Amino acid sequence: VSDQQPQAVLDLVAARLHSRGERMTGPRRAVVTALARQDGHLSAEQVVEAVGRIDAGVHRASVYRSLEALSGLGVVQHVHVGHGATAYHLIDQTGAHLHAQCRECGAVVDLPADLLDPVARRLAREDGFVLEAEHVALSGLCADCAARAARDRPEG
Amino acid sequence: VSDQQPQAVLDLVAARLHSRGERMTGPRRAVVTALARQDGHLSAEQVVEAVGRIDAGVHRASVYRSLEALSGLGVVQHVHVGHGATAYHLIDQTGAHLHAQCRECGAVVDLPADLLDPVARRLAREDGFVLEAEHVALSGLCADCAARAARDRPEG
DNA sequence: ATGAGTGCAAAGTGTTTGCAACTAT
DNA sequence: ATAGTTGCAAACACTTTGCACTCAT
Repeated sequence: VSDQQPQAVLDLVAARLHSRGERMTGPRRAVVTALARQDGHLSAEQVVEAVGRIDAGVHRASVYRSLEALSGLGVVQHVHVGHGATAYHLIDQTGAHLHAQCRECGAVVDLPADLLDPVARRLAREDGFVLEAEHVALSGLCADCAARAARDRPEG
Repeated sequence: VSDQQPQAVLDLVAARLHSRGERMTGPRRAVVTALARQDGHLSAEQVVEAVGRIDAGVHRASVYRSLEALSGLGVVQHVHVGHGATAYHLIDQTGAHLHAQCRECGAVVDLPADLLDPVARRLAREDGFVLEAEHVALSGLCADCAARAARDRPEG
Protein backbone atom coordinates (compact mmCIF):
# COMPACT_ATOMS: atom_id res chain seq x y z
CA VAL A 1 0.00 0.00 0.00
CA SER A 2 2.55 2.55 -1.04
CA ASP A 3 1.28 5.76 -2.53
CA GLN A 4 0.65 5.90 -6.22
CA GLN A 5 1.00 8.46 -8.98
CA PRO A 6 -2.19 10.43 -8.55
CA GLN A 7 -2.30 11.38 -12.21
CA ALA A 8 -2.06 7.81 -13.40
CA VAL A 9 -4.86 6.76 -11.09
CA LEU A 10 -6.97 9.73 -12.12
CA ASP A 11 -6.62 8.78 -15.77
CA LEU A 12 -7.56 5.21 -15.04
CA VAL A 13 -10.58 6.29 -13.06
CA ALA A 14 -11.70 8.70 -15.76
CA ALA A 15 -11.46 5.99 -18.36
CA ARG A 16 -13.44 3.52 -16.33
CA LEU A 17 -16.05 6.10 -15.47
CA HIS A 18 -16.53 7.12 -19.08
CA SER A 19 -16.79 3.53 -20.19
CA ARG A 20 -19.85 3.31 -17.99
CA GLY A 21 -21.38 6.60 -18.97
CA GLU A 22 -20.38 8.13 -15.64
CA ARG A 23 -18.47 11.33 -15.09
CA MET A 24 -15.25 12.56 -13.65
CA THR A 25 -16.05 15.28 -11.17
CA GLY A 26 -14.34 17.46 -8.63
CA PRO A 27 -15.29 15.39 -5.60
CA ARG A 28 -14.23 12.16 -7.26
CA ARG A 29 -10.93 13.66 -8.31
CA ALA A 30 -10.36 14.88 -4.79
CA VAL A 31 -11.18 11.51 -3.24
CA VAL A 32 -8.85 9.67 -5.58
CA THR A 33 -6.11 12.19 -4.95
CA ALA A 34 -6.57 11.96 -1.21
CA LEU A 35 -6.38 8.18 -1.27
CA ALA A 36 -3.42 8.16 -3.64
CA ARG A 37 -1.43 10.52 -1.44
CA GLN A 38 -1.73 8.59 1.74
CA ASP A 39 -0.59 5.13 1.97
CA GLY A 40 -2.58 3.01 4.34
CA HIS A 41 -6.21 2.82 5.23
CA LEU A 42 -8.46 5.75 5.87
CA SER A 43 -11.83 5.87 7.49
CA ALA A 44 -14.49 7.72 5.56
CA GLU A 45 -14.13 10.55 8.03
CA GLN A 46 -10.40 10.71 7.39
CA VAL A 47 -11.08 10.81 3.67
CA VAL A 48 -13.52 13.66 4.25
CA GLU A 49 -10.78 15.47 6.11
CA ALA A 50 -8.10 14.82 3.50
CA VAL A 51 -10.48 15.81 0.73
CA GLY A 52 -11.23 19.02 2.60
CA ARG A 53 -7.58 19.96 2.33
CA ILE A 54 -7.72 19.48 -1.43
CA ASP A 55 -11.09 21.04 -2.13
CA ALA A 56 -12.83 22.57 0.83
CA GLY A 57 -16.23 22.68 -0.84
CA VAL A 58 -16.72 18.94 -1.09
CA HIS A 59 -19.53 17.69 1.06
CA ARG A 60 -19.27 14.66 3.32
CA ALA A 61 -22.11 12.93 1.48
CA SER A 62 -20.28 13.33 -1.80
CA VAL A 63 -17.25 11.64 -0.33
CA TYR A 64 -19.37 8.66 0.63
CA ARG A 65 -20.96 8.61 -2.79
CA SER A 66 -17.60 8.91 -4.49
CA LEU A 67 -16.16 6.09 -2.44
CA GLU A 68 -19.09 3.96 -3.45
CA ALA A 69 -18.69 4.83 -7.12
CA LEU A 70 -14.98 4.12 -6.99
CA SER A 71 -15.65 0.79 -5.34
CA GLY A 72 -17.95 -0.13 -8.18
CA LEU A 73 -15.12 0.67 -10.54
CA GLY A 74 -12.76 -1.67 -8.74
CA VAL A 75 -10.45 1.21 -7.89
CA VAL A 76 -11.21 1.44 -4.20
CA GLN A 77 -11.57 -1.32 -1.68
CA HIS A 78 -13.31 -1.07 1.67
CA VAL A 79 -12.67 -3.22 4.68
CA HIS A 80 -14.93 -3.60 7.67
CA VAL A 81 -13.02 -3.29 10.88
CA GLY A 82 -14.45 -4.71 14.07
CA HIS A 83 -16.46 -2.03 15.76
CA GLY A 84 -16.25 1.20 13.93
CA ALA A 85 -15.54 3.06 10.78
CA THR A 86 -15.09 1.24 7.52
CA ALA A 87 -11.58 1.60 6.10
CA TYR A 88 -10.94 2.56 2.48
CA HIS A 89 -7.88 2.33 0.30
CA LEU A 90 -6.91 2.29 -3.34
CA ILE A 91 -6.45 -1.12 -4.82
CA ASP A 92 -2.88 -0.92 -6.00
CA GLN A 93 -1.33 -2.87 -8.79
CA THR A 94 0.68 -4.98 -6.37
CA GLY A 95 -2.62 -6.71 -5.67
CA ALA A 96 -5.01 -6.98 -2.81
CA HIS A 97 -3.98 -7.83 0.70
CA LEU A 98 -5.76 -8.76 3.89
CA HIS A 99 -6.10 -6.73 7.05
CA ALA A 100 -6.14 -7.12 10.76
CA GLN A 101 -6.99 -4.53 13.34
CA CYS A 102 -5.56 -4.25 16.82
CA ARG A 103 -8.41 -4.13 19.28
CA GLU A 104 -6.26 -2.12 21.66
CA CYS A 105 -4.76 0.69 19.59
CA GLY A 106 -6.95 0.41 16.51
CA ALA A 107 -4.04 0.12 14.10
CA VAL A 108 -4.78 -1.68 10.86
CA VAL A 109 -1.99 -3.94 9.70
CA ASP A 110 -1.59 -5.44 6.26
CA LEU A 111 -1.36 -9.16 5.88
CA PRO A 112 -0.27 -11.31 2.96
CA ALA A 113 -3.06 -11.92 0.47
CA ASP A 114 -2.66 -15.67 0.60
CA LEU A 115 -2.86 -15.94 4.37
CA LEU A 116 -6.33 -17.46 4.38
CA ASP A 117 -6.09 -19.54 1.25
CA PRO A 118 -5.87 -22.86 3.11
CA VAL A 119 -8.81 -21.80 5.25
CA ALA A 120 -10.77 -20.83 2.17
CA ARG A 121 -10.13 -24.23 0.66
CA ARG A 122 -11.23 -25.98 3.82
CA LEU A 123 -14.41 -23.91 4.06
CA ALA A 124 -15.25 -24.53 0.43
CA ARG A 125 -14.74 -28.25 0.81
CA GLU A 126 -16.47 -28.73 4.14
CA ASP A 127 -19.26 -26.15 4.09
CA GLY A 128 -19.48 -24.87 0.55
CA PHE A 129 -18.82 -21.43 2.00
CA VAL A 130 -17.02 -19.11 -0.39
CA LEU A 131 -14.70 -16.99 1.70
CA GLU A 132 -14.13 -13.38 0.76
CA ALA A 133 -11.29 -12.69 3.08
CA GLU A 134 -10.50 -9.16 1.89
CA HIS A 135 -13.81 -7.84 3.05
CA VAL A 136 -13.34 -8.03 6.79
CA ALA A 137 -10.36 -7.29 8.97
CA LEU A 138 -9.25 -9.93 11.41
CA SER A 139 -9.01 -8.84 15.01
CA GLY A 140 -6.43 -9.26 17.72
CA LEU A 141 -3.50 -7.53 19.32
CA CYS A 142 -0.67 -6.00 17.36
CA ALA A 143 2.87 -6.87 18.38
CA ASP A 144 3.30 -3.69 20.44
CA CYS A 145 0.05 -3.99 22.33
CA ALA A 146 0.56 -7.70 22.90
CA ALA A 147 3.97 -6.98 24.39
CA ARG A 148 2.56 -4.24 26.58
CA ALA A 149 -0.25 -6.52 27.72
CA ALA A 150 2.22 -9.28 28.57
CA ARG A 151 4.32 -6.80 30.52
CA ASP A 152 1.39 -5.26 32.40
CA ARG A 153 -0.42 -8.48 33.18
CA PRO A 154 2.01 -10.42 35.42
CA GLU A 155 2.47 -7.67 37.99
CA GLY A 156 1.55 -3.99 38.15
CA VAL B 1 -24.97 -23.34 19.93
CA SER B 2 -27.86 -25.41 21.10
CA ASP B 3 -30.14 -23.93 23.68
CA GLN B 4 -29.29 -24.35 27.30
CA GLN B 5 -31.15 -24.84 30.55
CA PRO B 6 -32.10 -21.28 31.40
CA GLN B 7 -32.14 -22.00 35.11
CA ALA B 8 -28.63 -23.41 35.13
CA VAL B 9 -27.31 -20.41 33.27
CA LEU B 10 -29.18 -18.03 35.53
CA ASP B 11 -27.63 -19.63 38.59
CA LEU B 12 -24.18 -19.41 37.07
CA VAL B 13 -24.69 -15.80 36.15
CA ALA B 14 -25.97 -14.93 39.62
CA ALA B 15 -22.96 -16.55 41.21
CA ARG B 16 -20.50 -14.74 38.99
CA LEU B 17 -22.28 -11.44 39.49
CA HIS B 18 -22.28 -11.79 43.25
CA SER B 19 -18.63 -12.75 43.29
CA ARG B 20 -17.95 -9.32 41.81
CA GLY B 21 -20.32 -7.38 44.00
CA GLU B 22 -22.75 -6.99 41.14
CA ARG B 23 -26.45 -7.83 41.17
CA MET B 24 -28.90 -10.12 39.52
CA THR B 25 -31.70 -8.00 38.17
CA GLY B 26 -34.82 -8.33 36.09
CA PRO B 27 -33.28 -7.10 32.85
CA ARG B 28 -30.26 -9.34 33.21
CA ARG B 29 -32.44 -12.33 33.94
CA ALA B 30 -34.52 -11.55 30.89
CA VAL B 31 -31.50 -11.17 28.65
CA VAL B 32 -30.00 -14.45 29.81
CA THR B 33 -33.32 -16.19 29.37
CA ALA B 34 -33.78 -14.77 25.91
CA LEU B 35 -30.33 -15.88 24.83
CA ALA B 36 -30.70 -19.31 26.41
CA ARG B 37 -33.99 -19.95 24.64
CA GLN B 38 -32.82 -19.24 21.16
CA ASP B 39 -29.97 -21.07 19.72
CA GLY B 40 -27.93 -19.07 17.31
CA HIS B 41 -26.83 -15.50 17.17
CA LEU B 42 -29.00 -12.52 17.88
CA SER B 43 -28.43 -8.90 17.10
CA ALA B 44 -28.89 -6.53 19.99
CA GLU B 45 -32.15 -5.49 18.43
CA GLN B 46 -33.33 -9.08 18.31
CA VAL B 47 -32.39 -9.47 21.94
CA VAL B 48 -34.40 -6.37 22.75
CA GLU B 49 -37.33 -7.94 20.97
CA ALA B 50 -36.98 -11.31 22.67
CA VAL B 51 -36.55 -9.65 26.04
CA GLY B 52 -39.70 -7.66 25.39
CA ARG B 53 -41.65 -10.89 25.13
CA ILE B 54 -40.33 -11.94 28.54
CA ASP B 55 -40.58 -8.62 30.37
CA ALA B 56 -42.11 -5.81 28.40
CA GLY B 57 -40.78 -3.12 30.72
CA VAL B 58 -37.11 -3.62 29.95
CA HIS B 59 -35.56 -0.71 28.16
CA ARG B 60 -33.34 -1.05 25.13
CA ALA B 61 -30.46 0.64 26.93
CA SER B 62 -30.68 -1.89 29.71
CA VAL B 63 -30.39 -4.69 27.22
CA TYR B 64 -27.18 -3.18 25.89
CA ARG B 65 -25.87 -2.70 29.40
CA SER B 66 -26.83 -6.22 30.38
CA LEU B 67 -25.12 -7.65 27.35
CA GLU B 68 -22.02 -5.72 28.28
CA ALA B 69 -22.13 -6.93 31.88
CA LEU B 70 -22.65 -10.51 30.78
CA SER B 71 -19.74 -10.22 28.40
CA GLY B 72 -17.54 -9.14 31.27
CA LEU B 73 -18.65 -12.24 33.11
CA GLY B 74 -17.59 -14.48 30.27
CA VAL B 75 -21.16 -15.66 29.82
CA VAL B 76 -21.96 -13.87 26.62
CA GLN B 77 -19.86 -13.46 23.52
CA HIS B 78 -20.28 -10.84 20.86
CA VAL B 79 -19.13 -11.07 17.30
CA HIS B 80 -18.78 -8.20 14.88
CA VAL B 81 -20.35 -9.00 11.58
CA GLY B 82 -19.30 -7.12 8.48
CA HIS B 83 -21.39 -3.99 8.18
CA GLY B 84 -24.09 -3.91 10.74
CA ALA B 85 -25.40 -5.15 14.02
CA THR B 86 -23.14 -6.95 16.44
CA ALA B 87 -24.26 -10.54 17.12
CA TYR B 88 -24.55 -11.94 20.64
CA HIS B 89 -24.80 -15.46 21.96
CA LEU B 90 -24.25 -17.40 25.14
CA ILE B 91 -20.91 -19.09 25.43
CA ASP B 92 -21.93 -22.67 25.85
CA GLN B 93 -19.99 -25.38 27.56
CA THR B 94 -19.15 -27.05 24.27
CA GLY B 95 -16.70 -24.21 23.82
CA ALA B 96 -16.32 -21.22 21.58
CA HIS B 97 -16.60 -21.36 17.84
CA LEU B 98 -15.90 -19.02 14.99
CA HIS B 99 -18.36 -17.33 12.70
CA ALA B 100 -18.79 -16.31 9.13
CA GLN B 101 -21.51 -14.19 7.65
CA CYS B 102 -22.95 -14.46 4.19
CA ARG B 103 -22.77 -11.07 2.54
CA GLU B 104 -25.78 -11.94 0.43
CA CYS B 105 -28.39 -13.26 2.84
CA GLY B 106 -26.80 -12.17 6.10
CA ALA B 107 -26.88 -15.63 7.65
CA VAL B 108 -24.29 -16.29 10.31
CA VAL B 109 -22.75 -19.74 10.12
CA ASP B 110 -20.74 -21.43 12.82
CA LEU B 111 -17.26 -22.64 12.06
CA PRO B 112 -14.95 -24.98 13.94
CA ALA B 113 -12.99 -23.24 16.67
CA ASP B 114 -9.66 -24.44 15.39
CA LEU B 115 -10.18 -23.22 11.84
CA LEU B 116 -7.74 -20.35 12.14
CA ASP B 117 -5.18 -21.96 14.42
CA PRO B 118 -2.59 -22.38 11.67
CA VAL B 119 -3.16 -18.78 10.63
CA ALA B 120 -2.81 -17.62 14.20
CA ARG B 121 0.51 -19.42 14.50
CA ARG B 122 1.76 -17.90 11.29
CA LEU B 123 0.73 -14.40 12.36
CA ALA B 124 2.34 -14.80 15.74
CA ARG B 125 5.57 -16.01 14.20
CA GLU B 126 5.80 -13.55 11.33
CA ASP B 127 4.24 -10.40 12.74
CA GLY B 128 3.89 -10.92 16.45
CA PHE B 129 0.18 -10.31 15.94
CA VAL B 130 -2.00 -12.16 18.45
CA LEU B 131 -5.10 -13.23 16.60
CA GLU B 132 -8.43 -13.19 18.40
CA ALA B 133 -10.40 -15.02 15.79
CA GLU B 134 -13.66 -15.26 17.74
CA HIS B 135 -14.15 -11.54 17.75
CA VAL B 136 -14.92 -10.96 14.10
CA ALA B 137 -16.99 -12.93 11.64
CA LEU B 138 -15.39 -13.88 8.37
CA SER B 139 -17.27 -12.81 5.28
CA GLY B 140 -18.25 -14.53 2.09
CA LEU B 141 -21.07 -16.41 0.45
CA CYS B 142 -22.89 -19.24 2.12
CA ALA B 143 -23.36 -22.44 0.15
CA ASP B 144 -26.88 -21.53 -0.94
CA CYS B 145 -26.07 -18.03 -2.10
CA ALA B 146 -22.89 -19.19 -3.80
CA ALA B 147 -24.91 -21.78 -5.71
CA ARG B 148 -27.50 -19.21 -6.66
CA ALA B 149 -24.81 -16.80 -7.79
CA ALA B 150 -23.17 -19.49 -9.91
CA ARG B 151 -26.53 -20.32 -11.45
CA ASP B 152 -27.53 -16.72 -12.13
CA ARG B 153 -24.18 -15.52 -13.41
CA PRO B 154 -23.57 -17.58 -16.57
CA GLU B 155 -26.87 -16.64 -18.25
CA GLY B 156 -30.01 -14.83 -17.17
C1' DA C 1 -29.32 20.07 -23.51
C1' DT C 2 -29.69 16.79 -20.26
C1' DG C 3 -29.11 13.56 -16.92
C1' DA C 4 -25.33 12.21 -13.73
C1' DG C 5 -23.69 14.15 -9.73
C1' DT C 6 -23.60 17.66 -6.02
C1' DG C 7 -24.63 20.23 -1.64
C1' DC C 8 -27.56 20.49 1.89
C1' DA C 9 -30.38 19.13 5.55
C1' DA C 10 -32.78 15.65 7.41
C1' DA C 11 -33.56 10.95 8.44
C1' DG C 12 -31.73 6.35 9.63
C1' DT C 13 -29.08 2.74 12.05
C1' DG C 14 -26.79 0.99 15.93
C1' DT C 15 -25.03 2.21 20.33
C1' DT C 16 -23.74 5.06 24.44
C1' DT C 17 -24.45 8.29 28.25
C1' DG C 18 -26.03 11.74 32.09
C1' DC C 19 -29.11 11.68 35.51
C1' DA C 20 -32.82 11.09 38.83
C1' DA C 21 -35.42 7.27 40.53
C1' DC C 22 -35.39 2.51 41.93
C1' DT C 23 -34.05 -1.88 44.07
C1' DA C 24 -31.10 -5.97 45.22
C1' DT C 25 -28.16 -6.66 48.57
C1' DA D 1 -28.91 2.09 54.13
C1' DT D 2 -26.50 2.37 49.97
C1' DA D 3 -24.30 1.50 45.97
C1' DG D 4 -25.34 -0.98 41.70
C1' DT D 5 -28.97 -0.64 38.08
C1' DT D 6 -32.61 1.01 35.64
C1' DG D 7 -35.63 3.92 32.51
C1' DC D 8 -35.76 7.72 30.01
C1' DA D 9 -34.41 11.00 26.73
C1' DA D 10 -30.95 12.92 24.52
C1' DA D 11 -26.54 12.52 22.38
C1' DC D 12 -23.37 9.94 19.51
C1' DA D 13 -20.89 7.94 15.46
C1' DC D 14 -21.43 6.49 11.01
C1' DT D 15 -23.96 6.38 6.82
C1' DT D 16 -27.84 7.07 3.60
C1' DT D 17 -31.42 9.68 1.20
C1' DG D 18 -34.85 13.20 -1.01
C1' DC D 19 -34.57 17.11 -3.46
C1' DA D 20 -33.55 21.18 -6.15
C1' DC D 21 -29.64 22.84 -8.46
C1' DT D 22 -25.23 22.39 -11.06
C1' DC D 23 -22.05 20.95 -14.37
C1' DA D 24 -19.52 17.33 -17.27
C1' DT D 25 -20.48 15.43 -21.27
